[in-house]
Amino acid sequence: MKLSTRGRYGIHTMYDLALNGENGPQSIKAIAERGGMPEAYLEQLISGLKKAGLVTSTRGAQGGYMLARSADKITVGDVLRALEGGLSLVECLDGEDCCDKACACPSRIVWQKLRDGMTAIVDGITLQDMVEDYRRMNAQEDKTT
Amino acid sequence: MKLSTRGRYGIHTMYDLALNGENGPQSIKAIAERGGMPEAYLEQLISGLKKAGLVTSTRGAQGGYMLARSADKITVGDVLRALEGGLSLVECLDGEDCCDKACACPSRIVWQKLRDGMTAIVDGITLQDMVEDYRRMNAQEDKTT
DNA sequence: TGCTAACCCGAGTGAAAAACTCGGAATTAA
DNA sequence: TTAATTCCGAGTTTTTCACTCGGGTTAGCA
Repeated sequence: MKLSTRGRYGIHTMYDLALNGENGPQSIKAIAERGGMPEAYLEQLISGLKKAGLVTSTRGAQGGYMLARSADKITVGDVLRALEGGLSLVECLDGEDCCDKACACPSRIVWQKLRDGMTAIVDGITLQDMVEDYRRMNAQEDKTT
Repeated sequence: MKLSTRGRYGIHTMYDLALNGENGPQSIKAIAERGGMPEAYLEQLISGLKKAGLVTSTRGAQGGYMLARSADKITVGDVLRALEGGLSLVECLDGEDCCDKACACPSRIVWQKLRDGMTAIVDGITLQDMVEDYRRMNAQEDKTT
């Protein structure tokens, strides 16, 4: 039950865009370098973010990516859903075909509660929140040291 | 970000024991058959549940497994932790070694919130709850049909 | 105009993890 | 004593993940 790199890289990328987006479109190369992520792979992931309508791109030289809307209008949930393919921990909640095996329906209730809880959490955190949380954390540290 | 079969089979198995445990120890064969799970594989998983102290076993003919304590004292979280190896969605929350890459710390806060939320949910559901929820569901259906 | 920096896209690959099997030893009720 | 059952470690197969590669398109800029 671990998050794949898709989710992690994705969040990191979006966070990067939230920070650096003011300075014009950011190239894959720049994002990958800052985040220590493999360039060619990141390209794939960003393509997913674009399909989901979370980022926009401008092609050609000096091109790159920017957030499709302001950072306080994009939630962590948006990003994870785009890259991880849904937040439910079991298949049988995605489609409507209930399974015949071990996932028979007493467990189903459990998975539903989990999914709903997780959804509420990640949809309650925007990129903007992340930026502010982090700033606050650093401010805290500056005081104590 | 899907649950592995370990978690699913595990929950199903424990639920089975909560239901059928009154009739003496349940053999792997019986549990596997009822749940449509591969017998040899289930053996492995139950061994994990035993190590975690969630079930007890009696060997020899007529042997099998029973819950180690009453169903209202075992949570879904206990089972998932035993079989999935922790509930955190990223490595860097398990050990103390913060990563150097894409999981740099702005994201960390997000994963912590998620883990804590998930933990609260699964620790709030006991096997007893599952049994009762399911009974209630069936009762509901009987009325409407 | 042409060069180069970038996005775009689909297919391919290697390693690792997940899911499951197998064989044999130890235990115990009947 | 036999058959049912747990116990245990090692092996195998399948699937997914993480990532690469090559070639195409677009557009700024000299």
